[in-house]
Amino acid sequence: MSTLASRIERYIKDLMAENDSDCLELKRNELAQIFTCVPSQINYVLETRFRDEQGYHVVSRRGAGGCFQIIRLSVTNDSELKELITKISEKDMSRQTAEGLLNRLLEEDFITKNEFMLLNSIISSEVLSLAGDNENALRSALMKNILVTLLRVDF
Amino acid sequence: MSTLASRIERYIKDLMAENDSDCLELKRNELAQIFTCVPSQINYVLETRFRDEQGYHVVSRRGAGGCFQIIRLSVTNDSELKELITKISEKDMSRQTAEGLLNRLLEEDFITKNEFMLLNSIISSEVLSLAGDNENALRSALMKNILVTLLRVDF
DNA sequence: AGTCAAATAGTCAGAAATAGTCAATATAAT
DNA sequence: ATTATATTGACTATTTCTGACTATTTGACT
Repeated sequence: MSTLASRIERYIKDLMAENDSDCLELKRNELAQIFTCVPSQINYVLETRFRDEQGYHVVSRRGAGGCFQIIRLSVTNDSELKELITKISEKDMSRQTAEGLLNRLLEEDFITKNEFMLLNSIISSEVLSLAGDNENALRSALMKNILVTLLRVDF
Repeated sequence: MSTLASRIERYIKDLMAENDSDCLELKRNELAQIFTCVPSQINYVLETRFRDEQGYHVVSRRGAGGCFQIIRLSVTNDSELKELITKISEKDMSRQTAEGLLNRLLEEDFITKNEFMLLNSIISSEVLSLAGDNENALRSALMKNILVTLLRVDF
């Protein structure tokens, strides 16, 4: 049971362990070359093995000099938050629900008062309606980003 | 992450830090020579990293003896923040410009590192593209909300 | 003062260098 | 045999970099 995808997964996780870092930066094309496969195979690995719910977060930049980063999320933190991330991923979120969630984060001391106010100015803002029909999907995606950031080890 | 553009950006910012001055005068062609690139690359760097909204202002003179100056704008008090808000309100904002502004707010201690990470996870996120053609207008509006909140609240 | 050459800087379209998406196909597991 | 997982490649998206062309300023020479 050693598929290409699994070997790439192992390679990346070993690299993180070696560096003893919570953040690893790689180039898609280079990785693909190392494993003699198509670049999109790397995306497959990231999508199936490094999802937020699995404790990793991936960000990337295209263009010349582009690359992607894999960030390890904290495991010592509240598992309730992780559950939330999974739930949030599934559906849209109304303004009221988002406000409620932010309030809860404040009450449970996951965020400070100031952070709450800043985030609230965004999440419960009228301007999200610039996204038209996607307003609630956008709000949900933004809330997920917030939770993921709270789970970052270096937060 | 070390593109030519980033290295030139760093070079300029280091120079400013060294001189401990808020104003730096450079020659486009000389800079281009130092980095062995075409002169227009310098314009690219200025346009993407030293915009007014990012806390820098560039002024230039053509002709023999021409050069350009980079002036570091201060965003250290409320009235300057207000000015920024006005400017921002007028136009759309790219992801990179927004990141630059957040960086500046962090540098000037308007926001903490954690606040920076939270806001950055939102403002520079892919998901804003859910707003379609309005992505940059949305980003601009959100940045405005953030600044207004910073003003309103006793941080 | 007027003209022209030289020395700057600016603009913009497109090439180059990345990464992402999606659907078709192949392989493995049940 | 059917379903789940893995692999590939064609097409798309984004960011950076380059070069040809344009604009402005100065200075020297009528």
